Amino acid sequence: MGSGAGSGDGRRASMADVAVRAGVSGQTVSRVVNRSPRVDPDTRRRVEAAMADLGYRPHRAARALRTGRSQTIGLIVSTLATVGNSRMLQAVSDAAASRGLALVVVTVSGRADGGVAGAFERLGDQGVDGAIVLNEATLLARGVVPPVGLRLVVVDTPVPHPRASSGGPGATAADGSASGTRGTAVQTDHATGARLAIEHLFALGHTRIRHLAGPSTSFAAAERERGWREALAGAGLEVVEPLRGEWTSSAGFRAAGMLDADATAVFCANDQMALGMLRGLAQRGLDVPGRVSVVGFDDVSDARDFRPPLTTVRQDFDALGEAAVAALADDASGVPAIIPVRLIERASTGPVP
Amino acid sequence: MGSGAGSGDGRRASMADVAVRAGVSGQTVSRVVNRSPRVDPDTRRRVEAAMADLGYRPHRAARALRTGRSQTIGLIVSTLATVGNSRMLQAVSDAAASRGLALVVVTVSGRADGGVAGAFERLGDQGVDGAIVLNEATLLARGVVPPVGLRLVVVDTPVPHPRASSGGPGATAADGSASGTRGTAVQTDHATGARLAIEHLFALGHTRIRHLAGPSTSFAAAERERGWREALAGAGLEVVEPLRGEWTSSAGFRAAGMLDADATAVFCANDQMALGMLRGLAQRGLDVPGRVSVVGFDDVSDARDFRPPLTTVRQDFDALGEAAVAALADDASGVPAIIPVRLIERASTGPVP
DNA sequence: CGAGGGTATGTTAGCGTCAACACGCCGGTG
DNA sequence: CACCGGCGTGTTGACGCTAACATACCCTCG
Repeated sequence: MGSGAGSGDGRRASMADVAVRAGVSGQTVSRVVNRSPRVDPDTRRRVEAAMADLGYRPHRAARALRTGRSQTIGLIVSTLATVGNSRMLQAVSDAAASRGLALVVVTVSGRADGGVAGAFERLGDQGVDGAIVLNEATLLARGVVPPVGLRLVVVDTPVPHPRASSGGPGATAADGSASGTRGTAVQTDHATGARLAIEHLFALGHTRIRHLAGPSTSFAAAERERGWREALAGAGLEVVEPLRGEWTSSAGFRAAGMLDADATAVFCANDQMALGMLRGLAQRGLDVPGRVSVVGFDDVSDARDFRPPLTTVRQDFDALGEAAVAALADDASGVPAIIPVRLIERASTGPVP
Repeated sequence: MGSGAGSGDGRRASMADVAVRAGVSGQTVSRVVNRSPRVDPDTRRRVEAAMADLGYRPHRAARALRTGRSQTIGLIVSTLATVGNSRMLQAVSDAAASRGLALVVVTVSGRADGGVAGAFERLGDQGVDGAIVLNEATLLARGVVPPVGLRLVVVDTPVPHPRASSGGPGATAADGSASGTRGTAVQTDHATGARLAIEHLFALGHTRIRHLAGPSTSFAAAERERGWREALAGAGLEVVEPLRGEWTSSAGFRAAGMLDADATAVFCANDQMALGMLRGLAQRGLDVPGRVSVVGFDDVSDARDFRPPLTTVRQDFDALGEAAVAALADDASGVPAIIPVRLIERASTGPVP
C-alpha cells in the first residue's frame, strides 16, 4: 500500500485532479501540500487520502515558475578526480536530500567556456536557489560575479566578491571567517590540521619537516601550508620552501625525488600525494617511517591501507557538506563556519632516526 | 562585453521584455531561441541583439512546465565512495554538459526510504527527462518500476523490468546485451577485461589464479567473476571459489589474510581492493610480484603509484558516460552498448615463482 | 489577373501552482 | 441584535513559455 504508482491513465495527477477527488478546491490542496495551518483536520485527511490514491506528486517546474524558487541547489566543482571532492559531493548530496532539495552538479574541469562564469550561467538558467562552490579560489578571484539573487556558499574558498545581501530579512549573516567581506563561507580548519600534524612530528623529535603543498590556486592548499609554516616558525625551525603538486599521486611521486636528503619528515597536503610520496621514497630506498615520516591530509578511506598505513589529518566531510547546505537552506544562523579536524596516527610516522 | 549581467532593475529579463525591445512578438523570440528556421535573418539579428542587451536567459522551469520536458537528467548512484563511481559521475556530468543537459545527482547510500524507489520518486518530482542508474543490480531487481515516461539507461546493471517503450518512433533499440528483455543498457566489457587479466597471467606461467570478487549485488562484479571463471575453465584449470569484498581497500586487506598458500596470482575486482591486497600480502611476507602477482580493475589514477605499481584493466569511464548520456539524449541509434577495455601492465605482475 | 501556396510573423490559450483577495459562517461582545 | 473578527474555504489571475492556429504578405502559375 502507498507505493505510489497511480492508476495509469497516462498523465500524472495534478493538483486539480486531487481537488476533484477530495471535493475541495485546488487551493485547499495547495494548502495541505504546503502545510498551511488554516485547514480543517477533517478536510486535510480527505485531501491526503486523495493524494495517496492518485499518487499525486507536486510538479516542481510549475511550483518553481509560480514561486520563483526551485528547491534545487547547485554544486560547482572543478573536478571529481580528487577523492576529497568526491567525498564532498557525496556529503552535500546527502545533506541536500535530507532537506528535500535537489542537487545539480556542474563540473568546470577543462571546460572551454569561462569556467565558473559559465557554471553560474548554467545554474542561473537552471533556476537554482543557491549554489555551493567547492575550492575554486582562482575562478572566483577573477572577479566573476554570481547572478543576482543567487545565494552562494563557498567551501574552502576565500570569500568572493563583496556584495550587499539582496532580499532576506535582517541580514543576520554573522560573517564567520577571516576578512571583513560579506558572504557565507564554510571551511575545514586546514591550518589547525596542519599544525596538529606538525606537532605530532615534533613529539616524535622531528625538526627538519618539509611540506608538499597543493596547487597555488587552492585555498585549502594555502591554508595547510600556512599552518605548516606557522608551526615551524613558532618552534624556531627552518622553513624550507615547500614542494608543490596538483593533488595527484603522480605529483607525490615526483616530489619524493626532489626531497632534500636532510629531511626526516614530509607533510603532504593530501593523501593522494602522500601515496605517491610513499612509493617515491621506497624507490629511493628511504624507509618509512624508519628514515622518513610521512603525514597526509583528508583521511580518505584507502589511507589505512597504504604501505605503511598513513598517519593523516581527518577531515569531516559530512559535517562540511552539512554546514554548506545548511548555510544555503536555513538563513545563516548557527552553523559553524569552521569544521574541526583530528589527527589519525598510523604507521607512516615514527621517531626521528 | 557580453558578460551577461543585465541592467539591474531587479527582475530577470523575460521573453516578453526581449520581444518589446526587438519590436516583435514573444513567439518570434521563442522561435529564435529554439532555432526555428522560419525567421527572417534580419529579425533574428535584432532579436539576438535584444537578448544580449538584456542578458536574457530562458526560464527553464517555464519551458519545462509548458513542454513537459526539463532538459535535465538524473543519475542514481549508491555511493560515491568508490573511485569508479566518482569517475563515472564526472564522465556523465561532462557528457550531459556538452549537450546542455543539467544533471541531478541522487545518492541512495544508506537512505532510509526504499533506495532506488525513493530515488525514482525524487527524480520524478524533479521532472527529469531520463535517468541513468549506476551499477544497482539489487535495487532494480527488487521489482522497482521506474515512473512511466521516464527514459532509463542502466550502466553496468542487468536490464530492468521489461516494458514496452512508450512514445518514441520506431523502437530502434537494438538490444545490446545478454538477455531478451528490452531497455537501454550500457556497460563496460567486464568479462573480456577479466579474461585479458587472466591471459596475461597465463603468459607469465601462472596457473593457480585466485579471484577477489566484488559484492554479489553488483553486476560488474558478477561479470568480472564470470570472465575469470571462463578463462580458467577454458584452460582446464582449477577454479577455487573466489573471495569476496565490498570494493574497499579494507576488504582487500582482509582477503589477503585468507588467500590460500598455493596461489601465485590474485585478480582483484577493483583497484581499491587490490591496494588492500598489496598491503596484506606484504604483511604476510609475500613479495609482489616475486611470490604473488596482483591484478586490479579500473586503472584509477592512483594505481600507478601503488607499491608496486598496479597491473590493471583500464576502463574507459569517459566513453561509458558518453554512451550513457547519448543513449538518453539521442534516440537509441548507434551508441555502442559495450565499452572495450585494455590491460595496463605494470610492476605488480611477474613470472610465476 | 485571380487562385494557390509558401513564408514570416502575430494571437490565443493553457501547462500546474500559489499569492492575493473574496466569501460565508460562527461565536462573542457592546 | 447588530457588529466585529477570526476561521475555513473558494475564485481569480499570473508566473514564462510554446503548440496550434490565425494572418498578412509576396511570388508563381494557369
